[in-house]
Amino acid sequence: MPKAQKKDIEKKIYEYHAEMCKVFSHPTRLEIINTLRENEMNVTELSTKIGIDMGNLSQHLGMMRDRRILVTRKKGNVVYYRLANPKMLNAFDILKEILIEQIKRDGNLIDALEE
Amino acid sequence: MPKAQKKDIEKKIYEYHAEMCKVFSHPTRLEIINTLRENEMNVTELSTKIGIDMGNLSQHLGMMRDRRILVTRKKGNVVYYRLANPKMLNAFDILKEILIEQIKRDGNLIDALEE
DNA sequence: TTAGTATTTTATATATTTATAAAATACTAT
DNA sequence: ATAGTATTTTATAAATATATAAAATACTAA
Repeated sequence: MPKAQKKDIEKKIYEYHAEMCKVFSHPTRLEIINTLRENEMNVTELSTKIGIDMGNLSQHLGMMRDRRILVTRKKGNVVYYRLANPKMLNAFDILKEILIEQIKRDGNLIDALEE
Repeated sequence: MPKAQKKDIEKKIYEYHAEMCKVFSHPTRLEIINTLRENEMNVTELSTKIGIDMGNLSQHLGMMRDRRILVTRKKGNVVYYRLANPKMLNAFDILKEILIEQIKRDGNLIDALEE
């Protein structure tokens, strides 16, 4: 394969990778992932548990489903969401660990982000 | 600790967690992380390697440093960047694996994202 | 000091993401 | 069919992120 083309593909992979990682870049979506850690849950339950209105929640769920991070099951008019791939929790947990270490080591992290 | 206060702290953690994960949500920043996988590199080298102008690169590097994802070492007027915590590569790699699996299993992922 | 190189910062216009509110769809039960 | 519940979609305004270009800073070497 020509070198230039290989580079294009690499760039495309970085784009899709980033697109997937956007799922992790919003607190509500992280809370959704963490809430679905072991059990599936329907939209109304999620809405109550997380404390967010259903319209907004449904937008977040929709973008997570588009990226194949969540999958659904429908029973009657109730839609149940669950994690598509539990491996994701490993990434979630590693990043959270790093964060907790940073906070412990360096309380100023919070200040650095809040300026 | 009162229940309400505990919930506030949890919410705060989700916010910082998301704030950190924003580092992963841009293709250039993923390329920076992957480029610094084993060696540190200075800004001019990174700029050439990734193919991005230095002003923009420096903005990305700055936000990554704010979040303690990268650390720097200065020698003369050259600034070398490296990963603050190699553990991050584990999260990076897990997420990339999930992405590659998805692409293999379901070529339509790309279509779903490109609409 | 002056000139030159490396990096960062700032200003700004554009693009993207988000929350909110309202409307639409999908299904169930009567 | 009608009413009721669950979920999704749409429109829109506000907030945030981004690329670009220009200016500022930091350091080196003559």
